[in-house]
Amino acid sequence: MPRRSTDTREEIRAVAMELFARNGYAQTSLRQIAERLDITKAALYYHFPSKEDLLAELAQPMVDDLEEFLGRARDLGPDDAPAVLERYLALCHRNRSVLQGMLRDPAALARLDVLTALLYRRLDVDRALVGSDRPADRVRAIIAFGGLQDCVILMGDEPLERYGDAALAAALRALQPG
Amino acid sequence: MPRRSTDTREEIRAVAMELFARNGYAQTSLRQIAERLDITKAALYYHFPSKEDLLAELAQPMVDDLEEFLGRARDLGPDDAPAVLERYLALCHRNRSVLQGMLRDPAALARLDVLTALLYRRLDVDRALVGSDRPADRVRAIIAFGGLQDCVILMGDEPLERYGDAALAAALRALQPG
DNA sequence: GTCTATAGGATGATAGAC
DNA sequence: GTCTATCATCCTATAGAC
Repeated sequence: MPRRSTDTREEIRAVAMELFARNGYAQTSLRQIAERLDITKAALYYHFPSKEDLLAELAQPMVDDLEEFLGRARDLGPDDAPAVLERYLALCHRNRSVLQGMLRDPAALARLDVLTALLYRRLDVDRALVGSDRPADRVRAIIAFGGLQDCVILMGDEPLERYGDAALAAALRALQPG
Repeated sequence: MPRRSTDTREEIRAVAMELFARNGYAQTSLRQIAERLDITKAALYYHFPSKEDLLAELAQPMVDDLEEFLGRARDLGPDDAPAVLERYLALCHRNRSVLQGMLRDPAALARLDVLTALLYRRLDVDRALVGSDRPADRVRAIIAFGGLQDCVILMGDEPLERYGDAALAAALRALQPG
């Protein structure tokens, strides 16, 4: 019999996102996803050609988001730090599910060539903000950007208003030369 | 024939540590480990009763280290921040292989109950340092501690002297109330 | 201490009926 | 769109020979 819902495809996306984010890509089997939706694995393959395609589709919004962020962020200096940090925090919060999945299983997302390439390009932004490649300078950017990322991940679905300003202020302090 | 090395057990530990750190626990099979050492999977089972036991043994030094860190860190206030951050950075650096493995596959290490319990207790240290549980205060500790952790992970085997002081200074600035 | 051989199960993916 | 049935491949782990 046909299923009660008209939008199975959307349900698959939602369940997969939740399980990938919670348990990691490799640790999540298609059987688990199918069971949660009360359909068979074979049904999944009607909607998505492969497990990796499913992942790629879930990660696409963040890819686009990063793409735009990096496009804007070229050719900027230390003066732009507050605005850049704020945009990065917002980006992380919008894409927090993908981010949690990445934390749970970076190896999986690393195989998505697009995303890997983008994350490498974030290092260019680091350099632009601290104006150097030396480890002693890079750490300031790592703590600022990485710290914001960690906040989003650890705060879960807490509203951004509840901690965003404090996090930005702390990240900005970390970024300032000592 | 007996193998060229007398200390296969130690070699297994080393190879496993490297592969777990690089590819994650679940993504690393015993076959991969065995092939690298040119022995069979069965030989691994002579030295370690199970894959999980192997993991537990590798994580033990960090468990002990964290145990001691948390023991010392109870009942301290914001004044102790510089010393606590420094000890935390050193701890992360000593155990950077385990830390990288944890990043690659937190789900695996989460099954080691000991380690999970300890990581939860780090939240107590957070509270002690910022003196509050409110999200707007917690983020300062998250950025400071998390940022230091991120530095160690991203710097790989770079000597600590090359970036440690700068990282500590930045983390300390992030921790100060706003 | 290390081997061969294999049990027993899960996984991603496909073919073809309805 | 969803199913049953099945495939090839991988996994952890064990038994027993040498």
